[in-house]
Amino acid sequence: MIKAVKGMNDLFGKKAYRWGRMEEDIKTIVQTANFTEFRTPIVEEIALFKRGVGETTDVVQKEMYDFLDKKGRHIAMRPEGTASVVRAFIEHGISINEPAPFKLFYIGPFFRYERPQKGRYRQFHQLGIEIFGDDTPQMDGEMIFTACRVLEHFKIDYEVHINSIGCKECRPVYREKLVEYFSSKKDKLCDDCQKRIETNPLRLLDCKTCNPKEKYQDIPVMTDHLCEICDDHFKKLQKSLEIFHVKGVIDPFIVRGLDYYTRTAFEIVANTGGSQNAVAGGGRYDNLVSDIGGVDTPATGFAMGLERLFDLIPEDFYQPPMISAGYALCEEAVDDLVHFAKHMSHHPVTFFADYKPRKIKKVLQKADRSEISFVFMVGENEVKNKTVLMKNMKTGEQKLYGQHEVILIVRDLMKAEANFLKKNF
RNA sequence: GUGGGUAUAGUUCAAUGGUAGAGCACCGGAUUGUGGUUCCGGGCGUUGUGGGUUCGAGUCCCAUUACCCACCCCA
Repeated sequence: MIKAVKGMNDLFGKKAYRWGRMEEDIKTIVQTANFTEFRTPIVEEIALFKRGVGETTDVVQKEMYDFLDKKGRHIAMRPEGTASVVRAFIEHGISINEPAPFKLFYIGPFFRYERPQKGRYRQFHQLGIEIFGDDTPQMDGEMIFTACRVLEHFKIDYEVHINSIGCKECRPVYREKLVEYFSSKKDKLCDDCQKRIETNPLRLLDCKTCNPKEKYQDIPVMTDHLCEICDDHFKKLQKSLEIFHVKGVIDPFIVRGLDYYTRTAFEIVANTGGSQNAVAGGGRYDNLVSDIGGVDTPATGFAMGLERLFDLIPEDFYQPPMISAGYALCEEAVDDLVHFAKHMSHHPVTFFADYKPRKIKKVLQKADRSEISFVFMVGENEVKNKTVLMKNMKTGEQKLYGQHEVILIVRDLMKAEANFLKKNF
């Protein structure tokens, strides 16, 4: 039997309904903050991710879903969104054509070739926002605040960790300090970290094997080594977060796994029940646009894992939709039901017809199990009198309408729906 | 890439090495047009796949694949 590809999931039924509602709510929230939707292709030249995400990162080195196309082009399924968006931003001259700041969001599937586990799949989904052309710390604050707004909407318990990882000027100085510090302790580090001293010493900080945070109290931290400009930026960011009422803790051990970050770096963790508890993460990337060949443009943004977010939303956060259905109680009623279905189709109510004639008992049993709210039935009597019988499955109330009184029916249904559907806005 | 666990009906699970079963779901019925309850009827599934041990394997051994959980890393 053919099954879904490893780490890729089907979505249907109630879960698909809740997922769709979740995406709608997310879009509404970010759109009210003037982020506009941005769609890029699922695949890109692999070179984009190598340059954008960083040649030495795990994402590029071992988690890329890549292949050669029929012309031998080396293509990769996007492992994250920022690189693609930056590519499009440059390609379409958006920095020249659009007034800054340019605020956008994307929502869609991403791919990483990893071993699946709870909260991590080979095809996963992210919400991302990016802001181009603004270097203010307050915009970083709004960016983080926007992530919080989404989580607040879904009543999620979370914690914001923020850090500054400096800029081109001060980070190399700090990096040297770190290398110096850990070189004396080299024999106490794990194999990976011994290599990291050479390749990416910052990553030593969040290694869970060596756990330097716990072992050594005197590790030099970036926040003590920021240059004047970065320090000022970081202080103003904290001030703005206070004003936004974002309860963040400063965590100098936040190091992002992607190479492009400068200054602001943050992560939001939540209690997922599993170990994959980082629900969102991001920061500032002032050098990425120019690194990929665009004009020097400051930028900031985050990505949020939708599978992880989804798992945090209570199952009853969304009420199921109100559905109405029509049934024929005898062969002679089928044509009348077809007419009725045709009339109902002109109105914005969820209605479907089941044309197979059934005994009334079966109809109600079926409707009950399908969680249908209103049942419309046409039988011998209804055909004779040109009527249709409506039954409210919740209250048991019944009402007889003329088959052409669809306007009246729809009005009653919509009235019921207003009480029935708990809107979250 | 590295560990650990699991694999039997659509689904959830049983079956001291000796003929593969149950609940739920699904379909039909219990005399006439009213649901959630009850009762009755309806199941041959290559026991994930391939080998091996044995008179005999769902059960023991080996391999393989898939899923789940964790590590690494990330959202």
